Amino acid sequence: MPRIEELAATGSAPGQAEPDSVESVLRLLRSQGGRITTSRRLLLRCLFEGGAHRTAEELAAEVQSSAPDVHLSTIYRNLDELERLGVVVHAHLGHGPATYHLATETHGHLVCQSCGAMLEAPQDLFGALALAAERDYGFTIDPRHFAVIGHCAACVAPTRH
Amino acid sequence: MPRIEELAATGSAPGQAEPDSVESVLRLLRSQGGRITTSRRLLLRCLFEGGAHRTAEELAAEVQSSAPDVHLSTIYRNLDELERLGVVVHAHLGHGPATYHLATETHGHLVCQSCGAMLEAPQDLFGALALAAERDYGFTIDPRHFAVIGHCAACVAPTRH
DNA sequence: CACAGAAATGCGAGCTGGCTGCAACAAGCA
DNA sequence: TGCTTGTTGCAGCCAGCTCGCATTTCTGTG
Repeated sequence: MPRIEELAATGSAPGQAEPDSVESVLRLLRSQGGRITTSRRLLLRCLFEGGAHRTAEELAAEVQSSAPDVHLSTIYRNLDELERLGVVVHAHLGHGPATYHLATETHGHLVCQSCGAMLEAPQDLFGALALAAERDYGFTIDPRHFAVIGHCAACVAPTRH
Repeated sequence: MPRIEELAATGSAPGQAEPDSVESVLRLLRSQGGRITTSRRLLLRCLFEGGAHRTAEELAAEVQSSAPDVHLSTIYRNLDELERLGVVVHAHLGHGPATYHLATETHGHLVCQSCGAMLEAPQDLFGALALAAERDYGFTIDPRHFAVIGHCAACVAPTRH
């Protein structure tokens, strides 16, 4: 699979420890006893290159365009592993499949339940809620995991749902 | 099924239009072309009597303790119908099944992703977020549909996920 | 009270999203 | 080069939910 070399060639400067590039994540993975494989490199490549909010199935399709033999279950297992390492997080933006993105993308999501539109919201939109939850309940929120459902400007509250 | 009569006997004063009792919801249902059936009455009974946050499966089990033949798919269909009427809403409190409760219960949910503890939060905890989302995005939030994930006081942020 | 038309139900099959056990394979060290 | 052990492909499984269809039940009408 010559494509791997091609992909690896664009890895950024060596020596970094933060998981901010494909190669640095691979190093992190290896430092934990993991191994560097084709499917992992390709998956990370997709995650670093493409946008956020892609489902496991979409990521699998992308990976498979380079390496058709990579199985969906491998994608799931690798996403799990990357999540354990803190490199990737998944979010639920609605009733469908989960979406995955790099943990460095820290925005939350507003999803319109009428038209399905999705807005990315900077994490500080949730600042007041975070403070109130902490103050009233000692609860530290992670506003990224589940989308906040509602109605976008265009569909403003036609029903209660 | 004599039990129906028994259940019907506790229906509250006649003539009300708001769906605030089993019988008033049944009237609403019938005014929309729906029909009053045993399973619907029992299901509503469970919803009005028991606490919130019950799954379709749990509600089915309760209904089946009175009427063993009521099928799970009937529960789902009736919950859908009640949701269309605005009587019931469902919420996702985690990765498991959805939970159903009366639309009159307006609290949101804080779920700890370490220990799974669930806190009910009054809707006004989300007041600031609601204002900010409206102001910045013209987005009207419904904070009840998806739980806000995080870490409760006891589990305070031992890991990132 | 019986009847007809329509709505609801029971049942089983099917679907989506995701996970698992296992044998074969391959990464990386010696 | 060979060994150890992590990883993969595959197939099958599981939960949660939905659907099609024949049968039953509700309810207004005659």
